[in-house]
Amino acid sequence: MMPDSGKGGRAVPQAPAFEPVDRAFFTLGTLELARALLGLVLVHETPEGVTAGRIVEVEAYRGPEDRGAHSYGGRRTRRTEAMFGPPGIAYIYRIYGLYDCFDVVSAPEGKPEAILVRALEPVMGLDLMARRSGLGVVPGRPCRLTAGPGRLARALGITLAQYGMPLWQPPLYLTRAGARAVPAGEVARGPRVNIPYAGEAQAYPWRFWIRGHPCVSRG
DNA sequence: GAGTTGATCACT
DNA sequence: GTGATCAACTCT
Repeated sequence: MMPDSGKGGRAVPQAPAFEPVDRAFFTLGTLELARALLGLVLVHETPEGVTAGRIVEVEAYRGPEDRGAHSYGGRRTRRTEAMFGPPGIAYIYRIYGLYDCFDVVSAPEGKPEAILVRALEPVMGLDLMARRSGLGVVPGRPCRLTAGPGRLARALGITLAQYGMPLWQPPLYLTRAGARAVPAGEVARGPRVNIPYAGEAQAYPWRFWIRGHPCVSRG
């Protein structure tokens, strides 16, 4: 599982458009990592072009004890397999038969925790985002492209094809380039969205967002 | 408030 | 194998 990513014999490693975060970044622990993701930029490089957005809203899902998590009760299936993998890979799932949602796996291998990225502020490739979203032009409110987990995946061209990919190297990765540090006072925290079946877990304050940011999907 | 379809689960 | 139920959402 440990790609020896150094100079090795990898074919034509095209230089990334931005410098990715270090792999060690993903070992912070789920809640710490969730906060730390705010303000970072998610980049996807594809043959069609580069799209990127600043993370403004996330939710943490924490393994066997969390009734809101797909991995509740330790459920390990083909769909949830990536959640059990090493921190820093992508967990992607299809929801309602329509939309793909993107998560960052956030706990040591074997511990199924992940962070759902719920909203971005578009920073690069807005035309391409609009095209992917079926819009002719970039809307007056660009947040419309990336406010909501299904929307941002669509805008960045993230699908199940990226399932399990490492997020510390191209084509899909996080970077601090162009990221703005988010002061602690701007980080808001509250219950997660749309998990009515989760019992008590519904109330856990594991949603983090940048207070007042226009691209946050709610509130 | 309806749509849409893969995953999952309880059954043969 | 089959069929029923459900879902970390989006748009009207």
